[in-house]
Amino acid sequence: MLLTPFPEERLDPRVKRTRALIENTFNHLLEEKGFSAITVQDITSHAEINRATFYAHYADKFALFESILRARFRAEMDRRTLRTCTYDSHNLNALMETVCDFVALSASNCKGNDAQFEAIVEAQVRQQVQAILEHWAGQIWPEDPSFNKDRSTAATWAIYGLAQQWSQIKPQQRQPSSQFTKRVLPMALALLHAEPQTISQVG
Amino acid sequence: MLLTPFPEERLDPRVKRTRALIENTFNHLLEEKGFSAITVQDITSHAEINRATFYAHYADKFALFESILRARFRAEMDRRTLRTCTYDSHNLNALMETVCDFVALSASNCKGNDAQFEAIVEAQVRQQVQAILEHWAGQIWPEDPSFNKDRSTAATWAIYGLAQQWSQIKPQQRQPSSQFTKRVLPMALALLHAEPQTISQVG
DNA sequence: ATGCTTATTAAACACCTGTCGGTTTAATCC
DNA sequence: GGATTAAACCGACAGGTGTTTAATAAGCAT
Repeated sequence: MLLTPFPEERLDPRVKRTRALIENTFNHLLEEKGFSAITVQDITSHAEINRATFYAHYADKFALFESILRARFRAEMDRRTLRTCTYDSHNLNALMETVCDFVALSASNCKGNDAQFEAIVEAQVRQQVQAILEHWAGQIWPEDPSFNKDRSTAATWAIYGLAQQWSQIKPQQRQPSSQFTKRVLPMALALLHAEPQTISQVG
Repeated sequence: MLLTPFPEERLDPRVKRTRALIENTFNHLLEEKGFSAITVQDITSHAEINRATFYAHYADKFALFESILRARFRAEMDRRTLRTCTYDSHNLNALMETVCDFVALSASNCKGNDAQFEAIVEAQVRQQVQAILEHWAGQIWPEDPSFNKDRSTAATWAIYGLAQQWSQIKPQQRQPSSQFTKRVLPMALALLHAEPQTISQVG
């Protein structure tokens, strides 16, 4: 299984309550003041939770945000693909659109263009995309796994970079993500299907 | 001029001294304990500088590190290319090798795989590479500047991603950067020379 | 219901951050 | 060389961090 959305462990209801409280408060504060302005103090006082309790669940506010992003992105991919773990051109298209929309949505929640914030979003999304593309590359090229890593890495970074660039254009001025994806998807495709020598050398 | 290596402003010798003291101490501490373990306290006490003086020169330790990285990378590119601002296949090769070696060297200074550290290196290097590739794309495709942005963005991210992936292989197990670059450079080339429609569609 | 376990709380801890007002010291300009 | 400008120092500040200890309370068995 590629993605394990819900471990669905039976958790102590206190733990469930506390985590939900923390995450909801965090999401609320994120829209209100942006990531860098949020302190653990903020979260715990608004959630009416002891500060030590926060640290019993998350190492710091970064770990909290990462966990939230991971869950959000997985849910979004599951919503947009039939079977995320099966490669076909429709799913690759869906992947890229998902990344575009996800990054754009995140950026809109980000007051003051916070570099920390963007780095965390990037790292999490890239990690998810890389896992999916490595899986897909294994289906396309069942042999020569070493170059599969290069293919999926190049495709992952190119896709994320393009999505991020697109997301930074003002919403009124940019074309919809579906159209943008259609325009640049050939690049990702070329990378995912690339062979070391067969790409034409251009001087 | 693409890169402005040395503004060579005439600086107050005190400023020069203080900045050199801070940067040298930082570099020393970086090798010793890694980025995340360094505090501004550390830097100023080892440099025998008042803490307030630090903040007169850099907003925080992140800004300091960014400034050091920027200077280092530019110096390295200038060392490895004849004219950085002119595109040819040799310079593209040199660019990729530079990124590989630069990231690998940085990573070796990174105790305990610090995510913050890596994010800063990535952001700085990507920014430099993007500027160079946009410039080069403008030379290759003097018309249709809008797709030039897509080309250079995709190439930048793919190059950085590949370099970063390579740099994380143990030095004994990976091939030298020159060989790795030779192997994956076609991918970067394809992106930089891509046209929206002409890349073959694969199902 | 009664114990056992585990989450949450409360209060304190040492430490770091970024900033400020006032002083001292070094560079620069005539 | 003496006046002027600006960098560097000093001490203090209000805040936040992450950790610890002991006490309390909630969940979960038998």
